[in-house]
Amino acid sequence: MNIENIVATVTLDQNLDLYAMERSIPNIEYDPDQFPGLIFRLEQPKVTSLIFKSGKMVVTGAKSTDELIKAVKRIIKTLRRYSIRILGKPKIQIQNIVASANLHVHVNLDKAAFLLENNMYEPEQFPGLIFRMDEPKVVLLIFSSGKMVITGAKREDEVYKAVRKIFEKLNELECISAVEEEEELEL
Amino acid sequence: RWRKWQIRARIQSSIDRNLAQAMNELERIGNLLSLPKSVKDEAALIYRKAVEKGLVRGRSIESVVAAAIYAACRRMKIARTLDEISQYTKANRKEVARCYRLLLRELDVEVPVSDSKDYVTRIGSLLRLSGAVMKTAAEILDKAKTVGLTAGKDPAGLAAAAIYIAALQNDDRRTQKEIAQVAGVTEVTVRNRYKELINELKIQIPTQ
DNA sequence: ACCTTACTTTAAAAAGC
DNA sequence: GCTTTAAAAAGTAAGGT
Repeated sequence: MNIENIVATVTLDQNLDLYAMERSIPNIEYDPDQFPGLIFRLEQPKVTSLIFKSGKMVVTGAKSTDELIKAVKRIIKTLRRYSIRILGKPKIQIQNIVASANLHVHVNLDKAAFLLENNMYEPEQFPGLIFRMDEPKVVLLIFSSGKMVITGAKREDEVYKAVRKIFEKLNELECISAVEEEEELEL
Repeated sequence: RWRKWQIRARIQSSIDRNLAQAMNELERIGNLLSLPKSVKDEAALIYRKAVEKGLVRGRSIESVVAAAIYAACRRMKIARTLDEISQYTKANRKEVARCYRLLLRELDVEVPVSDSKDYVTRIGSLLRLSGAVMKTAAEILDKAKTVGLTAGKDPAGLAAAAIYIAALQNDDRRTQKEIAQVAGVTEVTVRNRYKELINELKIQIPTQ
């Protein structure tokens, strides 16, 4: 299982002058006609932040909570370096976690589409089966290869729980078959 | 009371007006697609349910009608792609697909998983293929499904490749290009599915 | 025929139209 | 509802060589 992306909101209790920031900080995108947020890209950790005049921000691209916290600290440090006044400490809230997983089995999607509740399987539109799980409340994109995408979780344990649960469910419904796998190279 | 009756009457008349307009659209698109009356009736039934549940609010009547037609085609096993249907509307495929998903989620309309064999019938009639070719193609697709080769793949592309092979085997050679065109997929897709089918199913292709 | 790039689907927040 | 951002899965598409 691998976390691929974390979306979080950061609250700074103060207003920001986005026009002033655009003038003083290099490599920033700001086009209020197109989108009200200012786009700031941090290279290390590689995340992208949308900064709003209310002092709220959205940070995307982090692959772990540690990375997310480090990124937020560096973003604020960068803003201060360009003499943007930042008071108080930021409040970080994880809004969505996107993860991928591999069950290492072959999944019979036709059978799963017939037996699972709350699913959608439309191969002319998308190759994966879309399953909306109630508890934890996440959405899984399940592929015949046994690989999947889990999204909508707010905590990491929800992802683990969802993967365990879908495996058991597919197993009970006999939608799974073993697949001889040439072992993959780890990086 | 009088007030309540008045409100209900107003809602009813707005539903009636919406339905009248939708039925015109349904008739127009249905005829352009040469759909049998049974499919148009089924689509009308689905659309009526959608209006009664208020699903058309904030959406164009046309795109919901198109989505209802697509759902009806699927239920009646009449193969039509979303592209074929949406080409006669101002809405694009993405918008019609969005409405279709909404119908699936909000109405209790059962739509079976699309079957590539339905596309064999469609492609076969457009290319005037013999029953023997279509029968062979259907057999290839059954085998492919058993082996698990079809999951996640576009049924139109699978059907196109199966027909290409079946035509060759029945001595009625058709080009990948003409098959791809009527199937609504690219030649590359037909070729990819074709290779996979002959390799995995160990199909022998008549020489040349 | 290959390769690269890009689009389809899912979730979630921000502020404004 | 739309706009913007990131990321994965697998299939399909389009353009270039």
